Amino acid sequence: MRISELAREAGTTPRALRYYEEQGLLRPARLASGYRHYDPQAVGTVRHIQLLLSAGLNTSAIAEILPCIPDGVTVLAPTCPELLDALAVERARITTSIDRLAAARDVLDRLIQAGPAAGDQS
Amino acid sequence: MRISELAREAGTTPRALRYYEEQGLLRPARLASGYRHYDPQAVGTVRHIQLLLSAGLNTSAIAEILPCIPDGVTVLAPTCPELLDALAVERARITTSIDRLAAARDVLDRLIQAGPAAGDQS
DNA sequence: CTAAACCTTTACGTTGACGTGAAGGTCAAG
DNA sequence: CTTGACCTTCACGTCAACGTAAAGGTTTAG
Repeated sequence: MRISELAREAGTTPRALRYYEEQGLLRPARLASGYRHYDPQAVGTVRHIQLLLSAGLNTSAIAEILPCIPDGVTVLAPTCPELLDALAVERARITTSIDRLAAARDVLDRLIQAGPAAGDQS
Repeated sequence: MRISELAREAGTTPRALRYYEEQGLLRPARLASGYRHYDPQAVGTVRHIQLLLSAGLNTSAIAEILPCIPDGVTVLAPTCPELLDALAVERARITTSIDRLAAARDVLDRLIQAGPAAGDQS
């Protein structure tokens, strides 16, 4: 598939896909015309990239992880133990982040709770 | 208290506190010398600011919320219903964000699971 | 054949929450 | 009275993941 089609399928833009390639996250084949050619597995890969990006991982961290998900679905064992350490660090960061988000949501909930009660006639 | 002390208490920097003021989040008094003077309640306020910032709210959104937490602890009912709508929107954003983080953490967990099992002798 | 709709590379622009000097006042201790 | 540790206001720098525009090649439908 071509770049625009992959972008549609994965819910992103051609520019983002070129950026991912520049960062070493994707390695599309090239047609004689110079056009990039992606196989269908790339859809899952791109979705993983977006998910991990939205979780706060940067492209270099994702670049280390992606080889362990070669077809966008299967999960292989990480090669080096250093990667495992890095994974643990990122996992901890995510957990901390979730806790903070939950705490912030609690603050908003208290405000929302206090809100509609104003002038409550019941 | 002065700006450096507040920064220490709240775990941030003087620069950040000046930035918060610039964005209308803090309104410290001024001494004759021109020095900023913060009351102790500011510690709680700053902590709230940091929490909401880390949850992805921007300074203008926080500026609308802060008046409902005047002393850094008490929670008042929001004045206008538009603010309540905005709060609901932010709350939804946070929940979505939490879900994505949890999904990303699951991916990492699967990798970590697959990792130590390699060469497992048990 | 030609025009639309793709694609390519190159390269500068954007965003928000600060970091990091620079140049200069203020204040307590010795 | 001076030195060091504060403080002040500019004002430019940073960072990552793209957005956006420019200048040009490719492909395909009519």
